[in-house]
Amino acid sequence: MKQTSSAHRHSSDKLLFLTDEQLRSAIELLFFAYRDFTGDPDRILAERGYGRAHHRAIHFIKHRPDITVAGLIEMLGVTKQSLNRVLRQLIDDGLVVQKVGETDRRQRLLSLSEEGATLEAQLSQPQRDRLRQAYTGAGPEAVAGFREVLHKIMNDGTRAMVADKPGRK
Amino acid sequence: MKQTSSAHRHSSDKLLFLTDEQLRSAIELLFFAYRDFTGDPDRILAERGYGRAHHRAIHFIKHRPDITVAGLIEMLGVTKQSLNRVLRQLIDDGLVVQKVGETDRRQRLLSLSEEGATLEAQLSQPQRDRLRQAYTGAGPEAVAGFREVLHKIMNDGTRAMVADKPGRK
DNA sequence: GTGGTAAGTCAACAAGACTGACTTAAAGCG
DNA sequence: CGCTTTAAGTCAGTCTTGTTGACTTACCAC
Repeated sequence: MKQTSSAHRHSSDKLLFLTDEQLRSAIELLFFAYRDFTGDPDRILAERGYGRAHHRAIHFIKHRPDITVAGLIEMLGVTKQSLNRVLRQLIDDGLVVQKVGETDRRQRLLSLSEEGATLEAQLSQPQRDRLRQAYTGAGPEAVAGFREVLHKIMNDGTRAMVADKPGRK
Repeated sequence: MKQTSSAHRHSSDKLLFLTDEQLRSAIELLFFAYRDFTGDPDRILAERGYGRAHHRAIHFIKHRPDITVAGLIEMLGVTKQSLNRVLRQLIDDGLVVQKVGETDRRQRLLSLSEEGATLEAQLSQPQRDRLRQAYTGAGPEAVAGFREVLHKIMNDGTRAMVADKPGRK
């Protein structure tokens, strides 16, 4: 039922190597890698009483300064009420600052305070270290493949949200 | 253009592409890809009143039949109490069956009932479809890179948990 | 000036994680 | 044989993060 154990199938047969085994191990690969990847910042966040939701908000505000609340909601894929609780804390704690929109004064443009930027750096550092190590060990070709497959796993609508300069396809 | 000796690029070009930009976009790539990847099964689960935790349990029980409760707890990285609630439901609903261990009768060996296997197939199908499409579009070299980088992102201790036949490093 | 939009809030609820304490049954060991 | 440890299961309480639904305030646009 599930054999097709391609011992040394060569790289060019695109169909044969898509065994159930291969596909299933990819599911686990994503699960474990994602879990470990988020584990380090989770620990730092827990010390300050924050959770992963805070990290996500901080990340996107950092890298898309002056994003609107609606924009952030769309990026994160959560409801206004869900974001609000987290955002409220970050604003009250002085990590995120709001600015009234220039062209549309209903908007609240979000950015990090200096303190917020400090926390962002602390949170992303273990992730950047982890990626740098993985990238360096795997080499440029592998990295290109990694990025390309992740791109293709996403929904079409999501793809545009990644801040990414695709050097090639 | 593409020589297969990707493993021996050395430090010169390895440093250049590890910009903050590259590393940051990888963080987002993982976030968005993981979110979309789990989105399809999440919708199916919601219809039956289950959540992602049920899916994870079902996945590992499917692919590691006769796993013990302690084994499953270790794979998932959750506490006994957290797993118990989910497992209790699955057993009560007849999707998971328990069997007393042969060598150690304290153990409860877990496996899927026929109905459980049916649900597992329904849940993993959209994920397999998604992966098959991404893999086919990206090509074998990209897939190898994807897998290698994910492997290297994981903690050392985690790596052994992936049911994976690494064709190469 | 009316209708729609951006943001914010209140309330209630659920999933899924946690800690801590405790029981039961079986294994392992001296 | 007893004592201790281990595997599983449970009860109770807490926390984070998500959800719906209803509603307000301020502002934009026609």
